[in-house]
Amino acid sequence: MTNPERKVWSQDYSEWFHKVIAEVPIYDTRYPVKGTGIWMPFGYRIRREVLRIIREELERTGHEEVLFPLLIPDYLLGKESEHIRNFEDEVYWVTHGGKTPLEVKLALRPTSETAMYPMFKLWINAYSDLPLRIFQIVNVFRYETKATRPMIRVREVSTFKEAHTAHATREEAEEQERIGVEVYSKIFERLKIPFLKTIRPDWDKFPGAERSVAFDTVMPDGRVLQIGTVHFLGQGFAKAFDIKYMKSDGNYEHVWQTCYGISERAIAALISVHGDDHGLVLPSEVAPVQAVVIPIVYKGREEEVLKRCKEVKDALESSGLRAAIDDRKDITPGNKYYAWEMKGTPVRIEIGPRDVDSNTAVLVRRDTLKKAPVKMEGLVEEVRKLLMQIDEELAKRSKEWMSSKVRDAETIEQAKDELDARGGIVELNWCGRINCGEELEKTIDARILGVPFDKEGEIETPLSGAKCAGCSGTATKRIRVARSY
RNA sequence: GGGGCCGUAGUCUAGCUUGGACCAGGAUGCAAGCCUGGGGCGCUUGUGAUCUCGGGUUCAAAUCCCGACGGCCCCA
Repeated sequence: MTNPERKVWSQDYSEWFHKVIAEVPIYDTRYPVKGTGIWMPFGYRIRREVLRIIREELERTGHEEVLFPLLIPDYLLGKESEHIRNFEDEVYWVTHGGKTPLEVKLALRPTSETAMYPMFKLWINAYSDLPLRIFQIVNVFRYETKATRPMIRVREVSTFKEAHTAHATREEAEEQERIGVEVYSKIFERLKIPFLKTIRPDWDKFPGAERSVAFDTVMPDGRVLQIGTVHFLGQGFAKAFDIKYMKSDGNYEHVWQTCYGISERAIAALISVHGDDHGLVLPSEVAPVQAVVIPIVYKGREEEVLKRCKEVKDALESSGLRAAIDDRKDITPGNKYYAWEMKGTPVRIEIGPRDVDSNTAVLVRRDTLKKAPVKMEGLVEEVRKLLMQIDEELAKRSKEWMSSKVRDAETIEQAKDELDARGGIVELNWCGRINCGEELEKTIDARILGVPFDKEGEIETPLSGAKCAGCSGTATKRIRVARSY
């Protein structure tokens, strides 16, 4: 069998996603609190590998992991006015200790700026305390009023990686912003998730930030999912929380800050971007099982086949690969194929009496389902080679998929037609006026994602002589428009 | 913020409009056995639902009404 279809995957993505997370199983949505879910063992292992990558890339670039409390007193949460204005309608409050009303209400963190920055004030005194780079991986709570969706819009974000940095100068903080963007790029590249970096428009920035750079990917149904953000905070929070350091001349200055976050949405994207109608397809780095051995057992030859399978599994493991053997007796091989394909296992190794006789095994790759016989000698090397090929193919395939979903448009009618037909992201010229932007969003029935952040170090793309697709005025920016989650 | 749809075994679903012959039918799953075994085989038997919860109408409620909780959609 070859060429697994992507029919359900693309035509009924929502159903596909629910089915996959339930059947693998990855995430159980049946817990009776709206917008929450349970990470099941196999899903948890995927999550753990993803977090390993995130930790590696952050630690490699000088970020240290910490852990802050879940509870934030109301007077801290309200300190930065713009920040609180945007969050106050979706905060969960702890108002009682037992039956006693609390004098100070406590919020379940919707994000941790207001928990961390009072401590930054205590930790940062002098130039020598900077830069400060920390991160934590925690759960955060947001009382979402829109319909929730497993992993994509939840009330308890169970996997929220937030990094926070403080610097002596604007330049250093801006440099950190670039580093944050690079770190995230590296993380998504390792996950083989294609993305576009976009500077969000002013009205869609992180509350309290000067600038927000977002990572967006395109889901199978053509809708855009934001999978990560990097924020340049300027001195807004530093002033609100009075975070100052003493300069060499003895004067004090407020620090310059950045923060950036990734949530389990990245895992939702990982699952969605690579999958097909047989279920998950995982890059080798995050696959809980990288190669599974399936014995093809015939009566009278069970033992020699199983023995060979065991040898292969041991050889794979001792070379550092995550391997498993499926020696369940009560189900047929075909059944096992489907089960391990659903789990996204990159390589399957079939070994039956024929293979024992000829000293071979059959390798099957998950992405294409193509089978190939290999000799026992050098089998481990062949598996490794195949894993690399699969990873390359996944990166290539997902990138091509994404590029096919990003197109140019001259007019808003054209933009609307493109989004109606294929979804994805449309780029067009814009004058930069907010009124025009609102009108444009309404007409196209889509969101302005913002301006590209794709060219090295370039913050906005200036235009000359071009016309705004919305009002025909002079265009000043190239913007991306999409229907998003 | 406004409007709408939905909730039946682990999962998907029939039944609801027109209340009664439904102590709720099917598929899938799960368990046992036989048969098989290089792509979900087949057969037999078994298992599993106080019809989301609470209240109301009625001689009678899965079915009608109200509320809560949960799931989903559309508009702003």
